[in-house]
Amino acid sequence: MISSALNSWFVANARDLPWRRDGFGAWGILVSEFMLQQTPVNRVIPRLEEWLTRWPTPASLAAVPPSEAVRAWSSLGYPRRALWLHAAAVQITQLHDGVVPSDLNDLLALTGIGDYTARAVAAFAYGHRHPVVDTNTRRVIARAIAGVGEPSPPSRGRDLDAMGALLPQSAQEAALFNAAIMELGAVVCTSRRPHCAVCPIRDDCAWRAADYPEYTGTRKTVQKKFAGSDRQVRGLIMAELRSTHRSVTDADIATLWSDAAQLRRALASLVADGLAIPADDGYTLPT
DNA sequence: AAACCGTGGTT
DNA sequence: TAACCAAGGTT
Repeated sequence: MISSALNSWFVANARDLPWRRDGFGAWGILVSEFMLQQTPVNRVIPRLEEWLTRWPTPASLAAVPPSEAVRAWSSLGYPRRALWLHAAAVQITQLHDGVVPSDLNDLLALTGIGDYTARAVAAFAYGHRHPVVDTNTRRVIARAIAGVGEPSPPSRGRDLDAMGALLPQSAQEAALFNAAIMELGAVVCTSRRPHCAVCPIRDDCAWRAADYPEYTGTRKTVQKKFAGSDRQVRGLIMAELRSTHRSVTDADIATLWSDAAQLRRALASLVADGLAIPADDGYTLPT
């Protein structure tokens, strides 16, 4: 029973993270989950605390223009998430009386919330019994249960079934286990150099039992190079937009990157995303 | 459903 | 140093 072993280990070894504090609240947990989508814990914590001090409720965020959310997002990356979080706050305010919903389908209907985030909020904020599957969970299951070094590409049904099969019956133990297996993947059963010597389930690990076979399945698609990419150029334009409260002119933008065609392409995609708004004299953040 | 979307620390 | 990787979501 890896769930009881992992839960005991987690109770004794969990990192002291803000969203694990007593009474952190559903809104704080929702904000943290948005920020943690592909951004490391250590970079999230300071932005999260600023954010919640300034906007302690969904309604307080919904009351300001999206530009303020994008600015406060700072350099967390993927600024569309700031826009989506603001949109979710508006939806929560208008559709749910300002209360973060606890129902999976209600959560999934919010902008920027997918399977992982909906389940994380329902489980961690409300204690509901749902399998929660993130990249850490998938890696631990691949190793400890399936005996392979890496998870195969994500498959919603398979992943939820695999986690569901391990989930304790009681909602409280289940919520703890969802967090515990993620934590194990984050700090012990890491992607590159797993710390098997200190793993609380090493004696139950199928990968270790098979003497750590090399992964032979489908590799996940490699991330495209960032340097010189459209993503880099978008990032430069966004930093410029965030840096001022007046509009950014074409001349300003031209100084950011030498390839004019790529600059145009990046700017057009930001406009399409609603992150840059054409104005008389240039571009602004969405107000 | 594969590709796209930021940023910065680690190896 | 270049590649890898990070509590995903959307199209």
